[in-house]
Amino acid sequence: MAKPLLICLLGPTASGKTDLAVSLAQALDAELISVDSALVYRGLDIGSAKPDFPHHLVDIRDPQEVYSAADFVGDTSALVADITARGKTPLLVGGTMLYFKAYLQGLSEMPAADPEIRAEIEAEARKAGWPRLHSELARVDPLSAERIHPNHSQRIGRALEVFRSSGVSMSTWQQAEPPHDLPSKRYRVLQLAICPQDRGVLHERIAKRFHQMMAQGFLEEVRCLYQEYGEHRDLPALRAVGYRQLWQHLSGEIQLEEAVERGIAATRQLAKRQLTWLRKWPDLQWICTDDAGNVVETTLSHSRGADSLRNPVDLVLNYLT
RNA sequence: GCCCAGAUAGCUCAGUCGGUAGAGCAGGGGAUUGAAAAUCCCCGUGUCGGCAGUUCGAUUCUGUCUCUGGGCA
Repeated sequence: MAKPLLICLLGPTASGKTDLAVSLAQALDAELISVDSALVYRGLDIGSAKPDFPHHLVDIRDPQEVYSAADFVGDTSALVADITARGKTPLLVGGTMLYFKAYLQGLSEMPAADPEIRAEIEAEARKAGWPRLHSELARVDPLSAERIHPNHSQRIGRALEVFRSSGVSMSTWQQAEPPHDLPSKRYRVLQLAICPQDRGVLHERIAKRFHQMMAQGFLEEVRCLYQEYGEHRDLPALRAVGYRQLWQHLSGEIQLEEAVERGIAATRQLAKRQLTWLRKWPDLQWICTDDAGNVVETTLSHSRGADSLRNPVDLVLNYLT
């Protein structure tokens, strides 16, 4: 029996992923799984461009709760098995590339985050500085230390955390085989990327969408979060692009106009980082679009002439049938 | 109209006691294994407003013009 189809749709923020995914889901009777670290949070709606169409893994956490790549891999594995068992096609769509990578390429078994050890390491870093902790890491886990820059707080902290909580270095954990089968073993995986060909077009879409969000009440949404969680500045959900800048405005640090400008810039920077992942992504089929959202270039092979397949939806459906 | 202060990177500005200049932000590239919309690394030639003068040499000094603030009429 042929392996069931599993579609992944990746792309930078504001690239038109969601529209394409919803159309494909309707045409293929597929179920959508969101691959997005911000959409998991309840209360982050306008600023996260939360879709109206149902997606799995949306609104599954409160803003002060953490959600990790490992949580995502577990949740998604179970969902994909369930969806295919019901005879439907899973379609993973989103812009959190680490989640995609963790799911598609596997995550090594190793201890989960430990808030106490993490706090302890952060306290040490405040006193001695991260380079000092980096040299400590070099003693217990030279391989990881070599890969991690001495200023890279998060990754040094995580590597030390893994060693302190298990007594085994992170690089040792990573050398073991991933504990579960990779999706490519059970499914026929199609990986699609969509993005405007011209960076300037993406930048325009980002600015336009941010202003639309403001018109839809983004500031009010952040004000609600601010009123409810104003005390904790370390709210996981508050790291999200746009939310952080509007929060700074509400706490009196910056003018609204500046918050909007910074929010748009932060979104552009996010898109740039997402594209850095995609440029070296293996087995990726590209759908490049113009400013009207039409396909201008693609690596997807199709039977009819490219002229008749300007619409990304038609292009993908043509490829699949 | 007169007086004063400015005019330097896409933006905000620093600086050059005369030897053609550098920060922050923006932008570009890269990294990425339980925080990832996070976090971290690398990348700075631009008629130094125009023209003329002094000088071996002017973005820097002088004159003049233009523009932008502010003040006085």
